[in-house]
Amino acid sequence: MTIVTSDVIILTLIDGNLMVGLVERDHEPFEGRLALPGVFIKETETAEDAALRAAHDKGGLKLSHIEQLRTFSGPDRDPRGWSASVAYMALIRHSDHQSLRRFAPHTGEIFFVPCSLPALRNDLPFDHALMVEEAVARLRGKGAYSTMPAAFLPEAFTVPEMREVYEAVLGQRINDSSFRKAVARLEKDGLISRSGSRAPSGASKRPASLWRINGVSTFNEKIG
Amino acid sequence: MTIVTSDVIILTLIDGNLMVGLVERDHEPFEGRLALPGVFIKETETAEDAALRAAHDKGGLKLSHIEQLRTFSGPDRDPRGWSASVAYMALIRHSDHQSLRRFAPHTGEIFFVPCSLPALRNDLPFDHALMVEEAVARLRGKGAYSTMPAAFLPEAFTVPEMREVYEAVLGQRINDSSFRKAVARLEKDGLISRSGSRAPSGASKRPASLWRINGVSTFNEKIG
DNA sequence: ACAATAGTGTCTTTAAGACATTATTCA
DNA sequence: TGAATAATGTCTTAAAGACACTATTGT
Repeated sequence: MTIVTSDVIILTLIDGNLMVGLVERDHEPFEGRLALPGVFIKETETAEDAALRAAHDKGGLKLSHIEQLRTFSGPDRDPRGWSASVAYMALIRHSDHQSLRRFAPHTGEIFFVPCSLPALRNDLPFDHALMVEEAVARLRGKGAYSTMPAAFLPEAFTVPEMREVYEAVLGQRINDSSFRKAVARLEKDGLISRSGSRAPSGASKRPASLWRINGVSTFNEKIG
Repeated sequence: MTIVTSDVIILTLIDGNLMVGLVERDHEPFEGRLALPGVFIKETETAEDAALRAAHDKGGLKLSHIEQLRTFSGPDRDPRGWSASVAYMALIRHSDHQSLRRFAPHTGEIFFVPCSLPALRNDLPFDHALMVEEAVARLRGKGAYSTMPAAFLPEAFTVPEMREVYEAVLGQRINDSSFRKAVARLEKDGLISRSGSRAPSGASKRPASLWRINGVSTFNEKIG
């Protein structure tokens, strides 16, 4: 028996913590356990189609952009026999979570748990813990050299907000001055632009300028 | 019918030209045509095992390191029906080609053709042309930031030889002075080391110092 | 005025690129 | 000695990091 599935690692940032979306499995093996959303690939679709379907049907999320992570395969990863899973990763804004869910209110619920939770390592079925680990590693790897982490930001955002996201993704403090210089370079290159308006002074004091991203891109210089 | 295979993109550098290894297909579809070495994945092995087996059984090459590129899947890529191919890439020294082949002299022959050959685009079956394109893109992408291209170099090599390899991989001239500074940094970080001896003055004049790589690695600074 | 965060300017260090200069061999 | 390539040194520019300083709001 050959089993070919797509699993999707949906990452989001909640209060500076990197979270991964899990759903309750509705059939054996591991029925009732939390796992990455996944489906069997149909003979009429691509692995990517299947990953989008998994996110929609199991997690209730309508994803727009996903990226293939890698394929995990072998005779031992599924108790039913040889299997292959094409793993995809997606980044979503947590604020969009609610509105995205409205597209598919009939589906199961998706739970976001911290990627760093030690229990994940033991509690996730199959090799899902490894998948999460590799997805986070790729995000961190691309973090310093692309606007990829900006996928976590709302449409309009401030420089301090953007820096917080990068700090959370990279897991380290970023020099504020260097970061602003990088932002200035991004603006010069047309990768981001000022949004004109200003943010309501949230918790405290001076309001910050608003910015927006002009498409996800990779660049040469390190950001932060 | 579900078809799950592994294909391997074997790249090498011959006289400054990036080449890809092709073999003659021994069964339908596309029997007798040149294509990437590939096999059906057995129920006892992983996709990576299968890729190594493809390189050995079809191409006569005993590869040590391969890297997963990505999985290509869908109902339309194989005339027999839905299929998935887990694609792997490998870099070999052309000088090793002969000795590697001695391990499996009974197998079919592997032919190396230039990656840039326009005919590849039309002549390769399935989506193999796309696979080659993506493999070359990844090599170029990693080229400036890792010792990956050094896989094309012999055990001991000179700085000018190393620079030529990087120039061929990146497809552009590299500033000699900057490159040597990068080499000095690599030495300081223990990623490469002087080999003591000196190269026989090949075609002409002053001999160069020999160097060796201490494992493939990724680094922060741009090389070249 | 003061607190608090947003944002700018300056200095040092490091690396890339351009280019002149020196070093070592062969013919 | 001259030709040819290997290797080093110097100068400029740009970016990262550290840190002092100014700007703009609410209270």
